[in-house]
Amino acid sequence: MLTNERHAYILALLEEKQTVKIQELVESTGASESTIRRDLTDLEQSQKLERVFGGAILPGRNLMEPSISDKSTRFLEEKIRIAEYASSLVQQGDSVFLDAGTTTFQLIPFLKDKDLVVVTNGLTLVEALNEQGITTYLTGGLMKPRTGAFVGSHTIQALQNYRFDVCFLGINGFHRDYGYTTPDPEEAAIKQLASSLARKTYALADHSKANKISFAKIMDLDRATLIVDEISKEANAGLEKKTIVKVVTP
Amino acid sequence: MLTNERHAYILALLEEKQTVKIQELVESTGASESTIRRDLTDLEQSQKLERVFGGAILPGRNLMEPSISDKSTRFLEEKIRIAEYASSLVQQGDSVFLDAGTTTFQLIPFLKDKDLVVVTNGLTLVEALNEQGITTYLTGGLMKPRTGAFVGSHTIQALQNYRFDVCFLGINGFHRDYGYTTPDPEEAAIKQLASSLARKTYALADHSKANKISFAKIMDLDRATLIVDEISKEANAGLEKKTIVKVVTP
DNA sequence: TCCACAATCAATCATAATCGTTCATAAGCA
DNA sequence: TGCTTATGAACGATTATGATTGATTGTGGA
Repeated sequence: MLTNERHAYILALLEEKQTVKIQELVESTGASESTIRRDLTDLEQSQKLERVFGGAILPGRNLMEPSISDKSTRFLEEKIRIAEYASSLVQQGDSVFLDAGTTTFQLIPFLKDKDLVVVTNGLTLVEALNEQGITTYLTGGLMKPRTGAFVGSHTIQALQNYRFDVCFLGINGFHRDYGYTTPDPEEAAIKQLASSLARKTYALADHSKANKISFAKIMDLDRATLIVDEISKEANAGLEKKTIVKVVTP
Repeated sequence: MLTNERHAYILALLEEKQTVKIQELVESTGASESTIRRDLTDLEQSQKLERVFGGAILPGRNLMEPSISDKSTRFLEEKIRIAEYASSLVQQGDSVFLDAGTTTFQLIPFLKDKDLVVVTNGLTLVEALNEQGITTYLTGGLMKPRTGAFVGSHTIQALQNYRFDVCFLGINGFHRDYGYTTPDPEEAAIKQLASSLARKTYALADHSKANKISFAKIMDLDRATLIVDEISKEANAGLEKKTIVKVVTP
C-alpha cells in the first residue's frame, strides 16, 4: 500500500468513525506499527487529525465543549484583566449591581472581603457569589434558559426596590453613534433600569465588541464609563470624544 | 476503548442522565474502577463535571452539593413516591408554587407536559425546571447559602404578585398539636404566604418527619393536606382526626 | 445519639500498552 | 553505483491501566 493511499485510508476511516486506534490500523493496512505511527505524526502536522494516546481523533473535537467553555473562555484572560481593573472601582461597603454575563462573572473573585451587597439577575452569578460569601440578592423573574438571565416585569419591579452605588453591565457591542447594544430587548430593559438606579455605571467589554452593533439599544455611550482592553488605537480615537474610556492595558 | 472515547462517553451519559455512578460506568465501559475514577478526576479538573460520593454530576448545579450526596438521597425512593403521587394532584394548565427543598425537587420530572406555570423560591429547582422546559418564575430575594432558598422582604413582595392553583411545601416536622414546622423562621414566613396565595396547599414529608417539631411554625395541620409515605399506624391514628392525610402506600 | 458495617475513596505499586528514537534494511531513482 | 526515501524492528522511556491496601465516608440499627 502506498503512503498516500494509507493516508487517505486513515482519514476516511477517521471521518467515518470519529476515532481510530493504532492497532486497528496496523491490522487493517498490514503496515507496521512504526509506519502507522509516522503516518499519524505526518497527518497531525498537516492538521488533518489530532493524535491521542493509542490512536487519533478528528481535530478540534477532542474536548466536547461546543458552547459553554468555548464561549466563556473566549478572551478569558482579557476578561479577567478587565474584571480586576473594574473591581478597583468598588468601594468598601458599596451596593453593587452585577449584570448577568460572562465578563461580569469574572468580577466575582475580586469582590471578596469588600463587605458589599450585590444584586444580580444572573443565575450563574448567584452561586459564585455565595461561594465567596458575598451577601447576594437575586432579582428573580422569568428565566431565559440560554443565558441564565432573569428578565420581565417581575425583574423590573424587583429592581426598583434597590439603589446602587455601582452598576456593572456586560454588553454585546458599543458604537460611537449607536451606543451600547445587546441582542435581547428584554435584557436591554433590565440593563437600562439597573443603570438608572445606580450612581455610577460601568460597561465592560472585550475588544471584540468594538464598533459592533447588536439589536437592542441599551443607552448612549456617554451614559456609562466604558472599560475595555486591547482596543485598537483607531477604535479608541473615535470613541474618546464621546465617553470616558478606560483602557486597561493601553 | 480509547481514553478520549471513554471521556466522551462519560460526558455524554452525564449530559443525558444528569448523574452517573461509578459502578454504572465500570460495567458499561468494561474498564476498571481505578480507571473510571481517574477519568472522573481528570474531567473534574477540566471543569467538565463535578465529583460526588459514588459518581459525578454536571457542574454548576452543585447547589445541592452538601445534600445531593447525603441529605437528598436519604429516603430518596420514598420522596420520589411521594412526588409522583403529588404530581397527580396538578391539573393541566395550573399555576403552581414549588417550595425550595429536596422533596419538592423530586416533583419536577413529573410536571413535564402539563403546561404549567411554576413559581419557586428554590435556586436548585429553577435549573431543573428549565431543563424540563417548564415556564418558571423565581421569586428572587436574599439567598440562604445552605439550602439555596430565597427569603426576606424581597421574596415576600415578589410572591404577592401571584396567585396559585396549587402550592407544594416541604416541611421539617409535623405534629398534631404544633402543626407544620421548619427550622428557619424566614423560610416559614415564605411557606405561610405562598400557602395563603393558593387555592390548595399540600405538605410533603417522608416518614421521618412524623411527630417532629422544628423551631418555626408554618401553620396548623388542617390548613394543608399532608402527603406522607411509610407512616406508622400509630402516628397516622393520631393525625387523621386533625387533617386529611394522604398515605401513598398505606 | 452512638456504633458497627458496607460502600467508596485516595494512594500505591506492578504490569501492560503505547510512545519516540535509533538503527538497519529495502526500494525507488538518477 | 551512489543517493534518497520509506519501512520495519528494537530499545528504553513514558503513559495508561488494574489490583491492592488502608483510610474515609455514608448507612442503618441499637
